[in-house]
Amino acid sequence: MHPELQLDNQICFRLYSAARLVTQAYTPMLKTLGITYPQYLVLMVLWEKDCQPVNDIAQRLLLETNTVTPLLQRMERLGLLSRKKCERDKRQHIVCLTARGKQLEEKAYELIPAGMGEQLDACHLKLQEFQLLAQELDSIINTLKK
Amino acid sequence: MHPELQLDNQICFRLYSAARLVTQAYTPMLKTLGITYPQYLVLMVLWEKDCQPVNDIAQRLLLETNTVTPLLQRMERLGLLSRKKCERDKRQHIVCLTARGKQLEEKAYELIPAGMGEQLDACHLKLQEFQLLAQELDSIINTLKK
DNA sequence: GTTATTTATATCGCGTGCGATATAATGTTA
DNA sequence: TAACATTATATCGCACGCGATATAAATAAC
Repeated sequence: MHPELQLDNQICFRLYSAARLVTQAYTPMLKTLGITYPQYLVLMVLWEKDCQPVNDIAQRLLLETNTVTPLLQRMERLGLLSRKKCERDKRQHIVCLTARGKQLEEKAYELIPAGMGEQLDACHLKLQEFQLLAQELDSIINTLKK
Repeated sequence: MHPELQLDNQICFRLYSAARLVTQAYTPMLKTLGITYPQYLVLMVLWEKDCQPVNDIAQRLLLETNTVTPLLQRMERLGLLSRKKCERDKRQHIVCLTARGKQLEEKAYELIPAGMGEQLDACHLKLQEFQLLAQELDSIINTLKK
């Protein structure tokens, strides 16, 4: 019985569980918008800067293109965005929001910050603790992303 | 442009990314053992206490049984565990480690703590910061698990 | 200028996660 | 005890993630 191999001592299991649970907390609100959490991430990237190549979106989300491509294809089918060949470099596909994709920003703004604020308030973490958490996660992320 | 909807302000995106990256950091070592990360979690649960019903394993991992059942089926096919009907309550399936499943504990002990220690050292977080991180994640997990 | 290499994206296969539903065994209740 | 509700597990469908590989376009090397 090695304490290093106990579930309760695993930072990774905590990250894995917390990520799933927080994503689940988003789900009811995202369902109202008709999207999933990874799709919401893509929208956030495009709300920040519209019309980006697949690769830039993937890098921003720290995902591989073989994850992002099918994600974008599903979102295109949902009418949230369009993908067009770039004239300058015909290898690139430029991804732009449709009117419907843009409109979701306001709906998300009405629903999500309030809804998630409530849930995270219930965690009884102070603002300072959330900032610390963010910093610690950033250390891990910046170290482990190649 | 709502700051609440920016990727860089999302604690959830940090959790999502950190969890994926840390899991990826485990992958080379787990590949040596011939298992995946969720399979490793199941093994840790059973190394701690062998022969548990499906439901107990699922609850320990905060997963639904419809995730755990196929996971256990794959692990049974790999020869890591066996599932037997409980005589007392024939609805329950008791999951026990095979010799092979038990042997993996020593191999994991040789490979994983050292390997992960190295990777997490590179994050330049102090022991105290890791403990704080664990506490903050526990607050979130305990609040959001129903 | 043709060949080789790199880059951008896509396709395939498989293992999760999870909502929805099904099935069988146990418990409860009228 | 027959009808109903609950519990334990399984099945199904779909959306990720990601390793491996394929394809086409651009770039570099010769």
